[in-house]
Amino acid sequence: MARPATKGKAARPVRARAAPALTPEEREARTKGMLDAAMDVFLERGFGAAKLDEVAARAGVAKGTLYLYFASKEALFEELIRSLLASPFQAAGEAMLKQDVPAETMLRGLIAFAKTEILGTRRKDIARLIISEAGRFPDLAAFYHREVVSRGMNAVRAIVERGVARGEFTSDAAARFPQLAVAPLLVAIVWTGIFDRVQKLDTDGFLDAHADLLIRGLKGDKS
Amino acid sequence: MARPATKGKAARPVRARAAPALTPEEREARTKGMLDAAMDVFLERGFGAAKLDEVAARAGVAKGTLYLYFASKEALFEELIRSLLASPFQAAGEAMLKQDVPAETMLRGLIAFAKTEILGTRRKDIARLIISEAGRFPDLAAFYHREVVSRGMNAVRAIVERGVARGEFTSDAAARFPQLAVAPLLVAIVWTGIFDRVQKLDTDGFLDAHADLLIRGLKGDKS
DNA sequence: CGTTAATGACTGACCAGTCAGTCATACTCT
DNA sequence: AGAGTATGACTGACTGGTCAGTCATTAACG
Repeated sequence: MARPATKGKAARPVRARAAPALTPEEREARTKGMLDAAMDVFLERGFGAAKLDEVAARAGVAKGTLYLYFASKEALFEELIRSLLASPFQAAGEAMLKQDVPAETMLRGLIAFAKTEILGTRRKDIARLIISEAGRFPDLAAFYHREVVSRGMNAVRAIVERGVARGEFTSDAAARFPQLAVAPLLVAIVWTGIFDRVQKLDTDGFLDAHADLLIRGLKGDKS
Repeated sequence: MARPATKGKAARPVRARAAPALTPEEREARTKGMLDAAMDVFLERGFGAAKLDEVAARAGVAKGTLYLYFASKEALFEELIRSLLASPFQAAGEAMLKQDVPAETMLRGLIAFAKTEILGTRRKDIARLIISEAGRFPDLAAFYHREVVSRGMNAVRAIVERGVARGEFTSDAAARFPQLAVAPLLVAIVWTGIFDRVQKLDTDGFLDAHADLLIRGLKGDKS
C-alpha cells in the first residue's frame, strides 16, 4: 500500500497507467469498424434477425468486445443509425435559398440532390431500415423525424413558399404538404428494396418525370 | 417433484372440446378465428417478435391447435397475408373505365377510393407489414406485387392513357410511371404508422392536395 | 370401440449478454 | 538493463431465458 512518493510533492496514490491505453483515435477507429460490420448485418437481416455473433465475426473481434463498446444490441443499433444520419436536404435547401435562382431550379436541384445523395448511397438503406423497424423503436423514429424528415420538409416548404411569393407558382399545395414533393423518393426507396427483383424501376426516369409533373402542377396557369 | 407420477410424463387436466368430424364450415370458422388473432399479433409486433403462444391465447386455443391448421409460423403469416389481399384498385379502375366520364373524374374517384378502402381499413396496416417484412419474405413480396401492386398500376395507367388519348391530359408522365399517382398514398400509409405521434398528418387534406396537384400537372396547358 | 380434434407440458435450438482468464504492453524499482 | 508488477483490451465458453415446434394424452363423438 505504501506508495513511494516520487517527486516529493503530492503523495497522491497515482495509479500507474501501464497498458496499451487506447488513444481516442484508435478507439474511434475500432468503434467505426464495429459499426460498419453492424450496418452490413442489420441491413441484411433487420434488427430482430441480426446476430451479434455475426457482427463480431465480420468486425473481426470477439462478441465480448462488442460489449466493451456498446451497452446492448439495441444501443448498437441506435448508435449505428445516429452515426449515419445527416441532413443533406436542409443544407442543400438552405444553400439554394441563398442563391437567386427560380424556385423551379431549386426544386429540380433538390430532386437531383436526392438522387445522388440518398438513392445513390446507403442512406436509402438506412431509410428503409428505419421504416421497417420504427414500430419497435419509437424513440428512433422521433429522432429520425426531427433530424431528417422535418428538416427536409422545411427545405421544400421554404422553396415552394418563395416560388409562390414571387409568382412563379400558382399552387401552394406543396407548401402545405411538402411530403408531396418527396413522396416519389420514398416510393423509389421502398420499391427498389422490395420489388426490384420482380419489376425494375427506372428511378432516374421516375424522378425526372416526377419533377416535370410537379413543376407543371405548381406553375399550372390554368384558371 | 411431488407429482402424481404417471409414467414419467404427464399430460394432465385437459379441457378438450368437441372432437367429432368438423364440417367444412366449422373448420373455416376456426381457421378464421386464428387468422384474426394472428393479424392482431403480427400487426402489433411484426413477424419476428410475434409469439405463437400469444396468437393461440387470443384465438382461445392451445398452441398445438395452431399446428393442426397451419404448418408453421411462416405458413400462418403467409396465409394471413393472402387471406387479406384484395385488389380493390383493379376492380374500381375497371368499373370506372366502363363509364363514360372524364379521366379527371376517374382519377379523383380512384384516390377517394383509396382513402376509404385502404387508409380507412386494415389494408393500410397490411401494406405496412409487407413493407417491413418483405426483406425476409421475397416470395410474399412477389405475390403482393402481382396481386395488388401491378394491378393498381395497371388501373392508373389505363385511366391516364385514356385521358391522354382523349386530349384531356397533356402529360403522359403518370402513364409511364403510374407510381407517381400512388406515391402519396404510400407516404400516408408509412407516415401514419411511424410519425403520427410526433407530427400528425391530415391524410385527407394531403390526398386532396395531391389530387389537385396531379390533375393540374397532367392537364397543364402550359406550353 | 375407433376416430378425430384438441391440449399443453416438454424439448431443443438459438442467442443476447456475462465473466474468468489471457496476453501484450508499459511502468517502477533496482 | 532486467525483473517484477500492474493494467486494460480482448477473448470465447458459458448461462439463462425464450420460443417454435412436437407428441403423449385426453375428451367427445359415432
